[in-house]
Formats: sequence, C-alpha cells, structure tokens
Amino acid sequence: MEYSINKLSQLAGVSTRTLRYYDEIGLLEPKRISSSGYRIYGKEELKLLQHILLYKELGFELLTIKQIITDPHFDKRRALLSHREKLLEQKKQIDALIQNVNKTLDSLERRTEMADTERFEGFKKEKLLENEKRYGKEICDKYGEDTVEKANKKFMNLTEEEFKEQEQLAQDIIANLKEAFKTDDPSSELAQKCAEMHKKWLLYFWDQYTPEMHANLAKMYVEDERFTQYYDKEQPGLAKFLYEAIQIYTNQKRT
Amino acid sequence: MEYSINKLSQLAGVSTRTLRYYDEIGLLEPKRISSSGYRIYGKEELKLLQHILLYKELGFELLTIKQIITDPHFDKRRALLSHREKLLEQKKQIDALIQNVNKTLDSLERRTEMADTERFEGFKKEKLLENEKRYGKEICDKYGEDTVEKANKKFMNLTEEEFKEQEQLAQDIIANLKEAFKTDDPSSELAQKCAEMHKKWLLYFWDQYTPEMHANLAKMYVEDERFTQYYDKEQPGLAKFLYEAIQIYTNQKRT
DNA sequence: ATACACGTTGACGTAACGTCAATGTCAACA
DNA sequence: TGTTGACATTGACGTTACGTCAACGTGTAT
Repeated sequence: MEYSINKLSQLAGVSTRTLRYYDEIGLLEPKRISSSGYRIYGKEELKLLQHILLYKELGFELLTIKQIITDPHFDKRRALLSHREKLLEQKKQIDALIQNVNKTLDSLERRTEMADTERFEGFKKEKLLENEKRYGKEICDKYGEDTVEKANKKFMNLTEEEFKEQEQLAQDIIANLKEAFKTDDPSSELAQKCAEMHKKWLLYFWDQYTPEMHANLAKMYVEDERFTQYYDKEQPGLAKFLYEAIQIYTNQKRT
Repeated sequence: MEYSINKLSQLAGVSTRTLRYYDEIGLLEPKRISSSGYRIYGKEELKLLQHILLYKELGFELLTIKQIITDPHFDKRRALLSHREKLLEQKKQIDALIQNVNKTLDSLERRTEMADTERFEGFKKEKLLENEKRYGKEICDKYGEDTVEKANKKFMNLTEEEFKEQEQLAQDIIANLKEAFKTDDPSSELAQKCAEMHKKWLLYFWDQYTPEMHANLAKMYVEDERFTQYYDKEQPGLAKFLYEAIQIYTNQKRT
C-alpha cells in the first residue's frame, strides 16, 4: 500500500505542511518520489510517523526525536529521564509565576478595598510585599529569617510621620552624596557625614546596629545590581562611592 | 539625569538589543534622540522599564504589557486573573506530559527487566498500557470502567497460542475484507462473513456480546480516525465498508 | 477542452530577542 | 591632527514548528 501526502496526512491526523516540513528537515522522508515529483509514502513511513507523533506528544523537540529514531543505539531511557527533569523544571517555574501573580493580585485588592483610615497600613504592607518579591530569598539567606522578621515588624510600626522623615533623609543622603562625589574622596568630611546619615537611616528599620552589619550591607550595594541601581541612577559610580565611604566609616568605628 | 542606551541597560539589567527592540515595537521609546541619532532615556523611562520588567516576570507577552502600560484604564485585575488561568492551564498540560513520560518509562523498564518466562505477560501488559495511553478516557467514558476492566482481564488471560490465533484472525479479516471491498456491496456473502469473523475476533476480548455493542463499536471505526486508520491504511474506504457490513449483519441478528 | 482536485516549491509570518556585520560618533591621547 | 577604542546606529539572519498564502504543474473525469 502506498500513500500520497494527502492520504498519509489524513491517516495520521497531521497537516500536509507538517509532512513537507518533516521531509525538509530529514525527519521523515517519503519512500520514493514519483516521476512528476509527488511524494509517495509506504507503510513503513506510516509506522515511523506514528512513532514520531508519540514522542512529539511527550513534548520532545523534533531534533531530539530525529536522534531517537535514526540512531537505534540512542539511550531512550536517559532521554526520557532528562526530559522528565526538564518538564519538572518547567512546572516549578510555572508554579513560581502563579505564586507571583497571586501576590500581585493580593496587593492590588488590598489597595482598592482599603478604607482611608487604613491606607497607610496597607501602603506599608504593599511595600513589604514588593520588597519580598524582589529580594525575598537572598535577604533571608544572608541575615536569617529572624532578623528579617524583626526588621519588617519595625517597619510596620513606623508612624506616618516617621515614614516621611525616613523618606526625606534618604533624599538628603543622595543630595549630599552627589556633592561629596565631586571631591572624589570617600574619606572627605562630607562623604563621612553621608555614611553617618546612612546609619541613621538604617536605624529606622534595624533594631540593632553593628559596624559589621553596616559594612556588609554596603558591600551588597556594589555587588547586587538591584541596589546599585538605586544610587547609580542619580549618578553612575555613586553606589560604589557610598560603599567606600561606609567602609572607611565602619573601620574607624571598629578600631 | 539622562542615560545612554548602555547605561540604562546596565541599570535595569537587560541587553541593549532588548531596549532597541522595545523601541522598535513602541513599548519603550527614548525621551529624545540626540543630534547624532543616539537614543537618550530619562528617569521616567527607567521607571517605566521597571514596570515592564515586573509584568514580564509574571510571564505576560510584550503586546499585553504594552496595552497595560499605555492604557491606564486597562483592567489590570482582569488581566492578572485571566493570566493566572492561562498559567494554571499550562501547568495542567505539563502535569499530563509528566504522567505520560512516566508511563512510557514504566513500559520501557518492564521490557528490559523482564525474564524470558515472563516475556509474554510483559508484552501483553505493554500493549494494554499503549492502548490506555491512546484511547484511555474515551473508551472508559463510552463503556464504563467496569466493562473495560473485564476486557483487560480477559486480554491478560490469553495464552500465547490464543494470542497468535487472534492476530492471525485479524489478518484474515483484512484480507477477506479487501476482496469483499471489490464487490462494493456490504451485504454480499463475503462481506457478511467478514462481519461474522469480526464478531469472533471480538470474543477474544469481550466476555459478552450483543449486536448493539457490535454495531456501536463499528460506528467508532468510522468516527474515530485512530480506528479508521487501522483499516484504511490497507485500502481507503475499508473501515467504512466494514462498518456498513456490520450494520447489516447486526440488524439481521436483532430482528 | 475544460474544470477541478491534488501536487510542487518558495516565501513570509509568528515571539522576543541573540548575534553578527558594516558603518558612524565621541573623547582622549601621541 | 591623526589614530585608537569605546560606544552608537541600522540591517539582516537565526531560532521552533509549522500556518498560510501565491504561482504554477499534474491527473482525471466529464
């Protein structure tokens, strides 16, 4: 029994375009070509095609399928195992995305449903959520969940006034830092004042302070681009400058 | 503060190609273009870009993101909800794929680990698995799990000899059917003999037989391409011919 | 002779960029 | 002032697995 491209496509339930494509990439070639150039397939090709479709249903790429069916020594078990790993990985990613979407939905609902009196509390919660989404794991890993918990609690206890002070202070630090940056000397008086202001700012969120912790945080300012960016968007190099200023500042404190 | 394309890309952690692409599709255009044609971005663009990346992390398509950020009346909640649905759907699909891969792995292991004495049992199990993978749900839905269970059990009880008989019979049916097909008359003697042979064949798997069940199955031969294909691969139209022969055969039986 | 179904190759489009290539611009240094 | 090197531009191809034309050739029935 021989089949034209149309018949084979109907038997197997794929489009003729698909068969032509498989021919093109050498995945499934017709048994022979008729004098007028028509593709002619045989029973073998039908079987092969069914094999191909089986693997396709498992989500394999055509290139991989080609290897599987052309090389009979190909280790199918290994291929299946690694493929399963890939699928599990994908599943994990999708789960993470779903969680992420859920969080975003949460914060959205909070914002719309919040009464005016609760607005500030909701606002802070949202900031926390945002923060968690951006840095979540890393911070916990570095400082321990306990420390993070405490910081969050302190943050939630801020009054609206304190919050505004803190914001203002953050702005002042940047302004002074920009000035100090011109001197290009992180040990300059102004730069050291910035480091001190930065410490004061931290105490809005931390309930204990050690020079080590301060120096450690500063290191993150240059190592993690998400922090770097906060200062560098005002002036490239500002994050590193602050880092150096804080190193000098905390070294003096420790001696 | 103004940023060149390179600075912005570093601040936000994306490639310059990405920024050019976003410009190309009108997702994020620079604040202005310098006299020499350079793209120049401002702080606003940085913020917008961060928003874009936020949505991108959630797995939104760029086209959707464009709508979200350009139209402030866009219903973000609805977008998030429907997006979550999409993700859940994807997750379900991946789960199904994983199950499928697991089954395939199972049947593979059975084949390799099987001792010679168990070969035939393993072989039958594999056939069943294969079958289940191909038709699983539909058959159960049509006949009820109970009937399917019984049929599977009967199948597993076949001796090697019976199995071979059954295979031979299936081949004979096709051969006769091809002959009968030439007459183009499903009520012809030969065609009716085929219907009877088909009944006999069925009794290898079914422990009860009614003309209704037989006629019903025949209907599936023309309605479900996976069955059609089994006969049509020998001769287009064969499945339908058998269907008609069986209809006539069972109608006579019922009157 | 004509109609009509069926076949062919070739090309573009998809999503979101990566990766060249060819060429222009800018600041700094010898 | 010429040159170097970093940075910018546009343009184009490649990626995956086909869908969807277009332009054109074949086979068969009327």
